[in-house]
Amino acid sequence: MSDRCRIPETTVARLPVYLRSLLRLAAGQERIVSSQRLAQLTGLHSARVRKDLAYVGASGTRGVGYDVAHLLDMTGRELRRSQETPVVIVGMGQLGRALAGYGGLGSEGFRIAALFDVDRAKVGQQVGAATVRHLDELAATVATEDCVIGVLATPAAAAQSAADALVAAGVRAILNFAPTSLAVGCDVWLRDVDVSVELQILAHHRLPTRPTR
Amino acid sequence: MSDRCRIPETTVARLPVYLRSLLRLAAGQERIVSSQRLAQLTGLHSARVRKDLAYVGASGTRGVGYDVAHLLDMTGRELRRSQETPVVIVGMGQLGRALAGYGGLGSEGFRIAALFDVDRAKVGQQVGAATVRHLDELAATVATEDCVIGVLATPAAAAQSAADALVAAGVRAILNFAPTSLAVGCDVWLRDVDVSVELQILAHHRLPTRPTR
DNA sequence: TAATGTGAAAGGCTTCACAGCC
DNA sequence: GGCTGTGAAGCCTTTCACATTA
Repeated sequence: MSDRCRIPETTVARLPVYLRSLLRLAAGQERIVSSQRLAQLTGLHSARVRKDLAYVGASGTRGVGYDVAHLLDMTGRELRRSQETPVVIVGMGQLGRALAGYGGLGSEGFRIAALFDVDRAKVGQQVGAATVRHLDELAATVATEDCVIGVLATPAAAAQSAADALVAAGVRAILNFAPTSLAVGCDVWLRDVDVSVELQILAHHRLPTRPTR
Repeated sequence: MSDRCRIPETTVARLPVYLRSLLRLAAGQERIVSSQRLAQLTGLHSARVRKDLAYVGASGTRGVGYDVAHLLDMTGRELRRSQETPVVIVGMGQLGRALAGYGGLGSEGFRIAALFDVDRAKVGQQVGAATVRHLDELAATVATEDCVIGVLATPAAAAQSAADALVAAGVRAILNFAPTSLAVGCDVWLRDVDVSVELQILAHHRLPTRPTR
């Protein structure tokens, strides 16, 4: 399939999941994998796997399967995995600190370039490998480090203005952990992660409720 | 719309988002809201909002809008908000501790019923308002507290067996923070949250990459 | 007049099914 | 025989557009 065609967002969202499984296969010395097996590992349908892999330009061998290293190369390339991606985190509450200290990011090709908060009491503190700076320094840092991704971990009330600051500074993608819906321009990619929202969705699926009292 | 009809999963996933906006409107003393305004607050289309609200049995007044308190009642009911939902967390690493200490859950109708880990060194530690117990006690606790939701915050390698333990104990819904794809029966609801996955998705959207080297 | 409620159209995603190839 | 690659069918979701009603 041509490199020129646009990859659907649904496919993009599954690529990191394939990548995870592929890394495990590679770690287990498995060199060949079928769409069937990859489907089983990821909980998807095998036809879906084949279509997704075609989108990233990967090709397999009929009757055999796909080369694991080749798939790692193609999916990793699509996810810009070869270049280290600098990330800034805004909001140094409990969640922000946990994210700043999360070791998983480094191994996945991300680097925490800087941490920010508006609370002067927190500015200067060391969290993980970085020092907390004041939000006023955001624009300068984003420019210097060429950050395109910002993580929002502020309280809900501060999230929109922090998002605006990130966008004004040049960030083009925001991962929002604040429990609020953000308004951003359509040229900014936004993804939301909210633990309460996830739990509420699951709570809806509780078995038919016993009568309340 | 009849109570009997099944609400699509996509609609269920948006209900918590409406709920958030409705709580803010109510806090601001706004008693009436149009689908247009709710759409603006949530970043959705107004027709979508009206269809979703119809699914939960809410009704508005033509020419006027919806009653905020009524919407809060209907969406909250659908999300089982009136009953406190006990939740257990498995895995007391950095993320598990952050989740255990996250105050937002209590205000949303959830209660952390118990914390678990397999590491004997962590068992007995106090984290937030709860004491860490050994995973062996999971089944007994889930039964006693009638927990239907489990949160997984273990390392990837331990996640599947922990998930199996949760399901065996009677948990019917799992929120998985471990960076791995879990296999669970189709009678168990599963949602995944992975920071690395989210960042990788955003990384894909970086502007056309400058040539590498 | 202003906004709901909802069929119908449009668009997108998933699954099927099978030709093609190793 | 087995697995990829992909058109076609089916399903689901979103959006449009407008009749309807306070």
